[in-house]
Amino acid sequence: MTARQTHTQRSDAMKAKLVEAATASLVERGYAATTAVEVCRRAGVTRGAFNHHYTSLGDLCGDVLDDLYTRFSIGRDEPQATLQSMLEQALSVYALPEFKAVLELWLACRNDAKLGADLFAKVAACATRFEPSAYPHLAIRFKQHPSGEAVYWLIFETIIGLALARATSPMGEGPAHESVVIEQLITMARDQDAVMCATENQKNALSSQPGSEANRR
Amino acid sequence: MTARQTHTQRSDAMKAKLVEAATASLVERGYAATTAVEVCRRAGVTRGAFNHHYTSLGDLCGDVLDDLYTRFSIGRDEPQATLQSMLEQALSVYALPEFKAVLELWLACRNDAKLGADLFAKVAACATRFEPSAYPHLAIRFKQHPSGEAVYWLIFETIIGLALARATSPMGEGPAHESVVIEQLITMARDQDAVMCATENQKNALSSQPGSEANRR
DNA sequence: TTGCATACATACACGCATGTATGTAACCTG
DNA sequence: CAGGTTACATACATGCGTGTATGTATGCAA
Repeated sequence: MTARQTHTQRSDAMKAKLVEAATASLVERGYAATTAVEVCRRAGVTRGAFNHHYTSLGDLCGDVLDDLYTRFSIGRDEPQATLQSMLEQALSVYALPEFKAVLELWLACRNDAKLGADLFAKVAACATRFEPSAYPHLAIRFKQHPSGEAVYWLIFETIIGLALARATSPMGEGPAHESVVIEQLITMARDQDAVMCATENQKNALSSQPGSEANRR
Repeated sequence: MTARQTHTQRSDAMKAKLVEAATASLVERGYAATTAVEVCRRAGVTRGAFNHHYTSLGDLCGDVLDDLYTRFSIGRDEPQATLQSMLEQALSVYALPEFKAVLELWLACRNDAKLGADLFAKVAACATRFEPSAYPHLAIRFKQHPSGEAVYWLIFETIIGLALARATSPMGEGPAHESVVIEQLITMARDQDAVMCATENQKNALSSQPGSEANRR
C-alpha cells in the first residue's frame, strides 16, 4: 500500500507526523520528556528521519507552535462584532488539552536560552492574534469605550487562568468553580456589549437628527 | 565562625539551603534543569548532603512547595472581611517570581507520575488555603450572596492568568494591559462589597436591636 | 538510462544525571 | 570517654539522550 510519493509529499507527511507526535508528547509528558527518541518512537520512525528534517528539538517546536496557534484561532474568519461572540469563540477552544503543550513551550522558552532565541519571536508574533486588533469591529468600539478593552483583557486573562487550572489538574478537568466563573464572564460581556451598543445607537440617532450631545457622561 | 552546632541545627540549616537552592533553580531554569547536581552546586554542598536528607528530588520538592505556599499566604493572619482587602493581599504576592517555581511543580506533577504521587496530595491540600473558606468573614457573606463567591473566583482566576503572563514573559515582567485589568478587578471587588454591605445593613436595621456587631468602629 | 539530490536508517562516541557503596568527621548518649 | 549514630564527602557503575558519521534506497532531472 505504500504508493509512490513525491519528495515534498513524503517530507510534508513526515513533518506532520513528527509535529503531531511532539504535540502529544508535550501534552502527556511535558517538555522535558519530549526528547528526540520519544518523538520518533511515537511517530514510528528512527532518529535519522527527525535529524534530516529538523536541526534540533527547538526547530521542531517552532512548527508545533505554529500548528497549535492556528488551531486556537479557528472560527476567527468572520469578524466578531461583540464581546459575547468573542467570548464564545474563546470558550470553544480554551479547554483543549493542547493548551498544555503551549504552556510547556512558554516555560521551556524561559528555561532554555537557545530555545527561547528560536521561539520567543514566534510566540510574540502569535500573541498578536489575540489582541483586540485581531477583532477589527471590536477595536473600533474600544476607541469610543476604553472600558470595553478593559473587559476584553479581563476576560482574556480569566480564561487563561481557567485553562491553566485544567492543564495542571491531575486528569485535565476544570476546577469546581469553572462554570460559575464562565457565567460571570458571559454576563460581563453581555453588559458591556449593551453599553457600547446603546451609545452607538444614540450617536446614530443624533447624527441623523442634530441636537445636543450633552446627555452622555 | 563555624561554631559547634547540634545535629538538628545542622540538618535544618542544610535543608533550608537545599530548599532555597531548588527554588532558585526552579525559577531561573525550570524543573527539567533542576537536577540534584544543580541544586547542590547552588547550595555549595556535595550530592552526599542532598542524598542524606532526601530520598529523591520529589521529596525535596515537597518541602519547596510547603515553603512557597507559606510565603504566598502571608498577611492572612487577620481575617479579611471584604473582597477588596482580599484582592489587595493577593496583589501583594501575585507578582513574586517564585510563582514560576510553583507553576513548574504543578506541571512536573502531571508529567512525572512518581512526582505526582508524592505531591498531588500536598498541592490539593495547599489549594484549600485559597478557597473562600480561608476567609471566614467572606464565606459567611457568600452564603447570603452567591454572586460574591462568583466574583471571588473570577478575581482568583484572573490573577492566576496575570501571574502566568509574568512567569512566561522573557524578563518576568507583566503584560501591557496588566494595570488596566487590575483596576477592573478593584472596581469589581468594591462594587460587590458595596452590594453585600448594603443588604447587610438593611438586615441589621430590620432586626433593629443594636446588639454586638452592628456598630463596630 | 545515468547521475545526483533527497529521505531516511544504522552505528558509535560522548556528556551528564542518577543510584549506590564506602569512607570520615562531627555529635550524642550512657 | 567509649561506642554508636548522624551528617556529610568521595568514587564508581549504569542508563539515557545527543551529535555525528556513514550506509542505502527512493524520487527526479538531464
